Amino acid sequence: MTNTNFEQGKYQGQKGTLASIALEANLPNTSVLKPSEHKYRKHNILFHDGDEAKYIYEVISGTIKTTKMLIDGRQQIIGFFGSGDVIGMPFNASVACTAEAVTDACVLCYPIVQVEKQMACSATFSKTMLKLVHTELIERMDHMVSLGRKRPAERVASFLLKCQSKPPVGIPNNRYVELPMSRTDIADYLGLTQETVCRILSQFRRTGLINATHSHEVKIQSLSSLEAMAEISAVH
Amino acid sequence: MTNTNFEQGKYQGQKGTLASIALEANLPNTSVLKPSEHKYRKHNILFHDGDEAKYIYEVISGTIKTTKMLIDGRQQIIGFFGSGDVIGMPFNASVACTAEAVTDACVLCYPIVQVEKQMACSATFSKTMLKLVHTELIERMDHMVSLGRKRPAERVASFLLKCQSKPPVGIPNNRYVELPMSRTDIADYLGLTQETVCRILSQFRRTGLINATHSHEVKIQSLSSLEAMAEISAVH
DNA sequence: CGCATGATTGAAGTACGTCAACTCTTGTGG
DNA sequence: CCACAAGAGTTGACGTACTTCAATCATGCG
Repeated sequence: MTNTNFEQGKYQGQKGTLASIALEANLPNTSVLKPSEHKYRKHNILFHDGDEAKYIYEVISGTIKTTKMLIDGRQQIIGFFGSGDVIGMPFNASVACTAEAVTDACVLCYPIVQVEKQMACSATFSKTMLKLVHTELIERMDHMVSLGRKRPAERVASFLLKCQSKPPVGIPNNRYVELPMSRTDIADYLGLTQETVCRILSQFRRTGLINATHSHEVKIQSLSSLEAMAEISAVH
Repeated sequence: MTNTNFEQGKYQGQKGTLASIALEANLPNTSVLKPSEHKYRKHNILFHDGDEAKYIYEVISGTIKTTKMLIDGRQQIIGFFGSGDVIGMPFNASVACTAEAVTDACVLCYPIVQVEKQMACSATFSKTMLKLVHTELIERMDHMVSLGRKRPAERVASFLLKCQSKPPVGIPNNRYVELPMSRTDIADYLGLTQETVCRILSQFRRTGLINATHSHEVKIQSLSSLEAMAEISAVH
């Protein structure tokens, strides 16, 4: 685990980082939030299920996955986290899942004690943290609908749309969807097997819903068909 | 929707309610948290997916379920909430699921603006709210493992154990598990059909894992076998 | 007491998983 | 630069675990 010192201002100035939000709170001791920058290689572990919670992680680049595993090795991927996403929570003795780098990644690590101090003295910052967990919770709700009630093709379609809705910075609503993770990872996220994921992607290709560029990127050809396939939740 | 006025002190004195936690924060304006008591009959709706968020709900008695529905009617139950549980979040324009009474229920309704005010002036209270969402998130993670990676019998076993871990007040680690919801509700929670849930419960009965008292209560005969069946998550 | 709703059990079909073969990448070292 | 190996992706054949459809049995409320 490489630990390079955080360069003051390099990321703190970036809109949206926890440190920048703390700054906006305009408190005398906002300087309390001093994250360090860590780089992880593909397959490196950030923390294990059950570990003592020490840091809040903010992803700068690359993709991180959080997972839970059964005693016989079956794995469920809880979430994928990309640039701007935050992993981990204060006020908990231990973490409830494992976090692993899907690609080479760079993250900011905020010592949890600092985050807790910041929350104690800034209501704005507390609100930010609450919104972060809540956003995550809402995402997991949709994920649960996929896992529990959608057919495999609907799950894959929903997944592609979810990946598309988080486009690379600067290219909103891009039709090119990046899939940095392996087919097995997609399967472990969707509660399927890699073979099923493969077959469904091939079927989407054959029926013209998507176009294959290479195995880690697809182009959406018919957004409306894909949305219909995804069986979006009904709102009363 | 019946709205009886909240009797000062009737629930605020109870350990663990949001109002009592606010009181413990010892702030001049804790009186800002004035919940009203509502009673819902079985099948009554507390709020719909997409509704404007107006209240935080704290369950006093009965059971509430939160659900998400697909356009063709398939339903996923996100969670069951009993006495002491809190539903809903501040700082969000709208709610992300539907809440419905599974049994006749009594809940305290805290106007969201009051909760937000309370958070703004009490770091302790903010911390409580954050912990509440985070606890919910962790529960959903386990739920996702069930939905995505467990076989039906393992899901039902996990569900029985989860229900047992929240025993009626005063009887900790009770072997009698209350199941206030219908078989269909259990199925919608576990991503199965009601028939499958039925068959598995019958099978558990035949193999002596549980004993049927009546359809809404079971007695756990072999806790260890049930735990083995549930395939508890592996912690590194 | 009777009807409506929920729970249970049975029979049959199929969608997805399992097993297996093969192909396409990617990266490393000669 | 090419050869090779190891891993990831793809496709096929087959079996089965769960769903679907259907009938019967309990339960509870008017």
